[in-house]
Amino acid sequence: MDTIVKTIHVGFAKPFGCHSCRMNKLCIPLALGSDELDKLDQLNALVQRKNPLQPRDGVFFSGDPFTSIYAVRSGSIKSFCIDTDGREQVTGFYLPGEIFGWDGLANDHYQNTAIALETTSVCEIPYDQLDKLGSAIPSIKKYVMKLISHELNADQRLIALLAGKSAHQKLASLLLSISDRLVVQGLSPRRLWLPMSRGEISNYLGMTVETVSRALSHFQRNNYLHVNKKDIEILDKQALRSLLISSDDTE
Amino acid sequence: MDTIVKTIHVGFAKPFGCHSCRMNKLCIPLALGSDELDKLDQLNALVQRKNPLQPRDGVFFSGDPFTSIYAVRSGSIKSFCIDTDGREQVTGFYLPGEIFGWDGLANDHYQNTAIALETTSVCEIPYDQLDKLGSAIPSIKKYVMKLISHELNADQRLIALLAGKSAHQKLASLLLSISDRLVVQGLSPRRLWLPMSRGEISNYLGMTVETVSRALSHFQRNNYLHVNKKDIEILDKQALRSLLISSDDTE
DNA sequence: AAATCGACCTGATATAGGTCAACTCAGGGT
DNA sequence: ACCCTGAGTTGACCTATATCAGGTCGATTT
Repeated sequence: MDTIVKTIHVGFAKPFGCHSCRMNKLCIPLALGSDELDKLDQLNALVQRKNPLQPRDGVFFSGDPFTSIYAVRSGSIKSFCIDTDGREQVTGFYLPGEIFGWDGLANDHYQNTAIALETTSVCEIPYDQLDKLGSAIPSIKKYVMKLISHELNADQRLIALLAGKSAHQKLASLLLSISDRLVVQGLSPRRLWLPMSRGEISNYLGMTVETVSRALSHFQRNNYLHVNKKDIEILDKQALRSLLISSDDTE
Repeated sequence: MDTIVKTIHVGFAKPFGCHSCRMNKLCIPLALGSDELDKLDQLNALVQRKNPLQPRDGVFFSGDPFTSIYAVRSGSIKSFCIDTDGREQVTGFYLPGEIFGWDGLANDHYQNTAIALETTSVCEIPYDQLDKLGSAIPSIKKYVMKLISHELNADQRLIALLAGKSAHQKLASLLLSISDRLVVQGLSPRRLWLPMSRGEISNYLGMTVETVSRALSHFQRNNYLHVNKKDIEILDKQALRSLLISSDDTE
């Protein structure tokens, strides 16, 4: 079944390659320099577009052998690990154009599990092939390093958030981060749809669902946001930003 | 050995190269395979041993252009960043044999500042040279990727700690981590000297100095530890471990 | 040796956020 | 139409940890 899907994929022409991908300005091709088309073709050749995933479908699971990194084409992904006491810890949310799966590099097995939050399609990029391409094309190699390092920086931002910020600050920070990432996709920075549940948000931010819910209500009361379930409209971005720069959390 | 002759021949007087380094089983040379000596020589040629650092001396500062990664030879390093509201956030402690500085890769500038916690010596490994060596020797390249990815995993462990654990659990986890890392160095897992202050511990773990202090006292009262300032003796490692696996924090 | 200083510890009190419980609401299945 | 279930919200209460305010100790200066 799974194999059938695969063979169909390999056999088909690729009508929707990197050339036509909405996300190709965000994804790997950013590394391209002068001889763009040529490189894009090479990339295109190694990227495998996968069947759309349904909500809760997994891309890879903790313990699976590491083979590939993945790019979100549409939809969204959450990654999480199970820590020492069996608790699930969400380690990241990935939106279209973003790349995930690097954590498997350390010991050839994924540490995290990655699942779709909604109907999602991803591109698989086999790591050994990417690596080979990187050896041939320095700009690709450099870009790969930047992608990993970017992930490191994201983790460190999260660490600073978790270690030092109040519940309101954490939530504001997440909302602003998502908003910024929507802008990169060319979407509105004001209207956002949260693909994850309150529970997933609270887990990611190290707090409880109730606190997330109350913080959202609080922001709504203060006209920072309009909240309708997972639909958020940012009414006063400056107010949210100022929560982060001053440690003043009042009002 | 003849290697020393070789390095002298090249023009550098390196009487204490990677060959003789106590940490060479932990550091980059781990990547070495069959033709070890040859590779070690190449590594040795690019590693620059620096003058010993005094406490508080910086290795690199946030904003400096990224040039190199560093290995701790002796002593210890803390890295920290300044977040949006100007607060310092400790992002890592590095012990002998450990490698730091990867965070600069993302945008060619270090995000963190790295300073010595005590009298410390580090080796500088220029990244572009390491990269070249990686291109020539696949096992080196692979090992470099593993090192970065290891850093990613460490950050994710910290995220899980910060997001989900109590003060006692966080502190126990740090102590056990340091203990484990001492073992790797071939030192006793029971006696440990904390090179960082209570304030640095508390900042790293997202809590206050007072809570760190009380937690240490608590562990001492329960005979998990014997605490004498920065000198810690682990009396009941199993008790500390069990704090982490069950969410039961009582007693 | 008196004074100063910084790191650390401890006790009393305050509070942010956790816990528990009740409720609403939107699907989905029968 | 009905119940069920799970997600989200809200309120009342509680507790882990922050905050504030003294302390001790050891090193350094005078």
